[in-house]
Amino acid sequence: MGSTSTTKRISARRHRAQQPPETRYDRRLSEILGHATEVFCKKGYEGASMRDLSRESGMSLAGLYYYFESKERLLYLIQKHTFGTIVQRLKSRLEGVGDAEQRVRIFILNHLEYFLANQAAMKVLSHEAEVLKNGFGAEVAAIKREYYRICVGLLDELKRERGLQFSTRLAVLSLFGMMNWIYTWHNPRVDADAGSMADEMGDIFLRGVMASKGGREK
Amino acid sequence: MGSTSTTKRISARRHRAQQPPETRYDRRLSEILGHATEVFCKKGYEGASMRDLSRESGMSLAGLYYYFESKERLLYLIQKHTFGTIVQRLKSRLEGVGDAEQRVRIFILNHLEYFLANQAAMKVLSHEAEVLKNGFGAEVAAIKREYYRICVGLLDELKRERGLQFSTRLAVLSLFGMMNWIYTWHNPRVDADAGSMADEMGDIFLRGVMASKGGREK
DNA sequence: ACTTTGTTCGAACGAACGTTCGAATTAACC
DNA sequence: GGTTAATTCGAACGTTCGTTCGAACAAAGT
Repeated sequence: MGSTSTTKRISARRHRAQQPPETRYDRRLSEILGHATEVFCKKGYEGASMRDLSRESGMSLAGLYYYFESKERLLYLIQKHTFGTIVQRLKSRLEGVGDAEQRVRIFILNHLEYFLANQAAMKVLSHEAEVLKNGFGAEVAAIKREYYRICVGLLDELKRERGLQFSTRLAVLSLFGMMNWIYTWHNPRVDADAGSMADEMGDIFLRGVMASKGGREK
Repeated sequence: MGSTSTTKRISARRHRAQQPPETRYDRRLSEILGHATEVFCKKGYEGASMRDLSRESGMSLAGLYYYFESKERLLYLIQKHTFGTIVQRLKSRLEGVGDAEQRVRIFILNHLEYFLANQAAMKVLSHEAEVLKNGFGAEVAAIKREYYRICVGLLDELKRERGLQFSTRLAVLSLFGMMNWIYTWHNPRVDADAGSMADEMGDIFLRGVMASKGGREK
């Protein structure tokens, strides 16, 4: 059980050089990915059947397999692209900003903006985080670890700069919880936009964490 | 399509009077519920098959249907019991405590203690919150709404007593996020016990929320 | 002992699952 | 227009799904 076979017909895969040529194949693939994201979001990965995906994307059941070799790889493509994009945007936004508090606020804003602009994809990323196995799972887990470590770095920076004392691990994971839980309750007709929510969550979290001068650690 | 039929053979249901007689039937049922909770936790509701549950609980596939009429009702029983218990414990712990901050801290401690002592059940409650439909879903949703409203009440109390200004809705849902996200990362060999975690999360959240004297609302 | 009721099971049901195959269709190039 | 390669599809594969049925076994009441 390796990565052999089924690559016969899929020799059409592009080797995206510097500028992606944006072929017909690539365009169609990301259309399908978009539809699949909606279905996974609504019914869950296990609950969504390949026939559901076929119906939603308007392509025949067999036709889908021209673009990916398995349902699992499809979820992998969605998660990898989503997570990769959010990390890449974060890095570019952090460039040139020195103030520690401001950098944490940028982290929160970047997360929430992308989360609310791509709710379906982010729910699939959060909610189906455990279903990918072996190679697929390991690759997504690596991006997640990088993202986590960036946030740890930002908070350690803040701690040192202001002489604070708190458990970085618990603070980071609490912050992720606040932000990622949104997919269970956010209603665009009731709740504010990403900017305001980032401000408010940033206030709660940062005031909470910065009011810990010299107190107990651990 | 309502709740007719399939109640022929299940006339064995007990009408739990004041003191539950704890019959053989009840005992066996909650054993099965326990095993099912573990399987749902590990593989997800959709990913777990009735044959998985049969294997884990040591009972034949057909035998399971003597205790519940469908897989969906099984999930309902788990969620209802778990959520009902946590609400009931919370109410009893809040009795006789007047200080607003202390009441919020009790809420957090109660949640985390139950969460860590019943991780599998709480993960099934959190992670499979959307799969129950119609009647089953509505009943669990009602308990959830009650639990949510209790927390809103506690925070409004705190706001009034200390003249604070923040969005109660966002604060409550952020707190739930911090707490419920735990099932994705908690490792008993690395992380502290429920008491310490409740203290730390309570510090972050309460300091954050209480540092908002007279500021902007909304 | 017999009857009754409660509990368990093997075997099967039809439906739905993910995936494959070979042929048909469409687009690209000469 | 004819040849080649890329794309799509209907039909089926074998497996697993949730659920049911009737018979078998165990316990309780007489």
